[in-house]
Amino acid sequence: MSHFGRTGPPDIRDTFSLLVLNISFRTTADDLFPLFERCGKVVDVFIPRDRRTGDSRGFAFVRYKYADEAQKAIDRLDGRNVDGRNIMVQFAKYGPNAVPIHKGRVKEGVEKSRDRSRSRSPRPRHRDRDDRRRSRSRSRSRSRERHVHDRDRDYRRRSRSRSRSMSSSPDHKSHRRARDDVKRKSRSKSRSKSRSRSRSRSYHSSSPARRSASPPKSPLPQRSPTPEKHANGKDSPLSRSVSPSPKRASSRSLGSDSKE
DNA sequence: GTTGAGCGTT
Repeated sequence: MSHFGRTGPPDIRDTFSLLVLNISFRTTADDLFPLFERCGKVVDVFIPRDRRTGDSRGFAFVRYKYADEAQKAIDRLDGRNVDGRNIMVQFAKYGPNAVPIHKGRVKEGVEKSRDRSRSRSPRPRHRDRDDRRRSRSRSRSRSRERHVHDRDRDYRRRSRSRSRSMSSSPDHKSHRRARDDVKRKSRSKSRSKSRSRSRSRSYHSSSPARRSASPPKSPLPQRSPTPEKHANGKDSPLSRSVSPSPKRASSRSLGSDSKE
């Protein structure tokens, strides 16, 4: 959607897109349009919004009819304070109608041919923006701690965070889960010996923590009716843990039998 | 009510 129509960009034949960063989340296209219109003929103002919430993502695209006017807008509006935040105006690079940039300056005459596809090249990304990125990551980490399953909210940074997302492998989680499972089972078996004491201690210790973590969840009774137990007749996980294979038992009896 | 690096719509 754009500022001028509901059916997408009006005419992107000969337009020069500017990326306006650091705008306030409350700033709308109507706010930016008059501001940028003073620098030249603005064809369209588009503010990408969140798909679900519809909130602004904090940046906008302003399309100019002429490149020189776009350049003028950059010169005049870059760093301008808009709605309490100083915006950053620069040429859009990855848009559908990305303007070719020639050494930081607009390359005029692009309209006559589409050779700009060749001119467009991925510029190096080495910048001193890591500082801000780290800050963002930190703040997000704390957010994720509170809400673990909010992957929907990461929609807008999902594309850039894909590298980090891929780093996390489910194997680790599975392993941890399995280990925890074993531990829990072992503990539950031990509880047979001193049921009251263990239970009492466990109750005191984990009652407050568990309540805050998962109130209505009770994973323990869910694991009790495991088919393995019924099939073997005795605790299979522990048995497996101690003597995984008969060959080992035999080997052990050879050398360590007399000792034990 | 919040956030703050980035690159776009039916």
